[in-house]
Amino acid sequence: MDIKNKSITSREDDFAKWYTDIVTKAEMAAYSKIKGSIIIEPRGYAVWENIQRGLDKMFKDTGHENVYMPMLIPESLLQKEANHVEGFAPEVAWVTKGGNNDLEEKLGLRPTSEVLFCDYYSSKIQSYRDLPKLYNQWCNVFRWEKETRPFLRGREFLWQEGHTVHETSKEAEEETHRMLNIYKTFFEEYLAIPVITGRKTEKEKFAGADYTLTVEALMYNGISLQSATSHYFGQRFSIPFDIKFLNRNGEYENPYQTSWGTSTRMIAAIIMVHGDDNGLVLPPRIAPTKVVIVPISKSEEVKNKAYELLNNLKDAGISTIVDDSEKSPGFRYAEHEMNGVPIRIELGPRDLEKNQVVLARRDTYKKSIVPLEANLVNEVNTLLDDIQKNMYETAKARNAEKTYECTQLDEVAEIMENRPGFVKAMWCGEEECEMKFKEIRGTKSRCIVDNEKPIDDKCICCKKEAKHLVYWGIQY
RNA sequence: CCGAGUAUGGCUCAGUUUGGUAGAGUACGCCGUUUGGGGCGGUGGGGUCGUAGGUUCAAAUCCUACUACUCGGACCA
Repeated sequence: MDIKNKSITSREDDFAKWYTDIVTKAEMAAYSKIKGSIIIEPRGYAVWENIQRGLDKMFKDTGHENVYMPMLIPESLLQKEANHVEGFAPEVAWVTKGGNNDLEEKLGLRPTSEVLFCDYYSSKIQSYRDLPKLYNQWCNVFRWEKETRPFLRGREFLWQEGHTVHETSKEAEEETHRMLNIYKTFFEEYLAIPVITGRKTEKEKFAGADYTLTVEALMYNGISLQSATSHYFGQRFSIPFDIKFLNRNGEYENPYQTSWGTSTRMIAAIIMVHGDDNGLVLPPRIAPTKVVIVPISKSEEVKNKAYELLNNLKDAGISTIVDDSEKSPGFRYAEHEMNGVPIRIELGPRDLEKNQVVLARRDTYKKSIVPLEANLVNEVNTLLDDIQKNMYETAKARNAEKTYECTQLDEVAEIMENRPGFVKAMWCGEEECEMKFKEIRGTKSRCIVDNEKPIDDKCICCKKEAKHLVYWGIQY
């Protein structure tokens, strides 16, 4: 199908430009006067709301409650956990004045809220009966990033952060894994984005964590994106923050904690995994508008039919709009394709004559004809499910193509140069060997995966005994 | 943060070399016509030339600083 494209750069020619073109042309976000703080426009925000709705339900179903913490953190509080400060200090923005007066203690804009939660928990938790605490908050955070791109890396962005406190390490570790799996499920079932999950290396883990579990996704261009993380803290925060409880043996003990989060970066992932040269492609399950009806004619008959179909679909809970604007049909097709609407229903005089409508799907551009006497709601629902599934399968097949098993370090250089993706390789666990990868176009360990079968018994780098199977890639 | 580039109407860009009264296409408004993949004709409105300084009789054009974006590199819990 020959589709004219006046507006956006091809993703093959210039992926970075293509990405920002979609963000702005599909009106997901606009630039603001503040570097790194974007204006999330209605379409982008509606996607975020659907993401929130989906995830929030999964959190609530597993016993979590939402809370809200302050945006400002006193400097002294931020400094309580050494590794944590070291990790975040370089990118904290500070409030130093109230009106015209200097503040006695400067206040950091939260880059993440561990210390706020910990401070709160220290005053709230006294007995094992107070545990577990399973809290989450939806909020914005600030990190003074040097390089920013809409949704992908901002100085201000929206996210959720879960912070839980448990009686035992076992319980806390189970929580860490439970939340990782919730993210995995959400990415695969709602966003149609296949992911790999595993553990970060010591070097890459969250500042202050015992260990970090991660959800990694591969973008269309083979660059990987850290899309969600789940951290096990052990007692690393509860000790310095003096959170303690009287345990079942009548002794004071520091509890075990976790934190987990994901952000508006998911929207970047949706764009970079599913988008094409005609714009955004939204997975049906999170698309704010699932169906657009385009009447091809201003005749009353066609128009009435369009609105009749609209009502049928809306009554069935399918978010639908009619676009009866003056634009030519081709213009309207292109516009809704840019915006990523999963299904377009074309309806013209010719269809009315034949007593049918045309369903065009966004993911493959294939059109199908549905007789008017058929159950349109069923047809649409079936098609939405199929699109959702197909988008996932397409992304999964591409990932498979871009995932390479390597046993020699020099193969990695060729791959990252010519056809970047995930390299699966064995690693001895030494940082020295981990660093060798960095010399190859900044390739980094993305995650350690324990549940796949080893591909070699020697480290790809030093040839000593291999301990871990690791996915390596170039990261955003 | 380092190197290179870009910034002119909503968007894409010409004009900058060689200083001399702001241009086009597209989009937008209105009228008409049309409608099965970004239609056609007419007409109208819209720009402190990224921001702030400087040089000059005169600056979109030359100089300086800053900001934003793009590419490459460094960094990225």
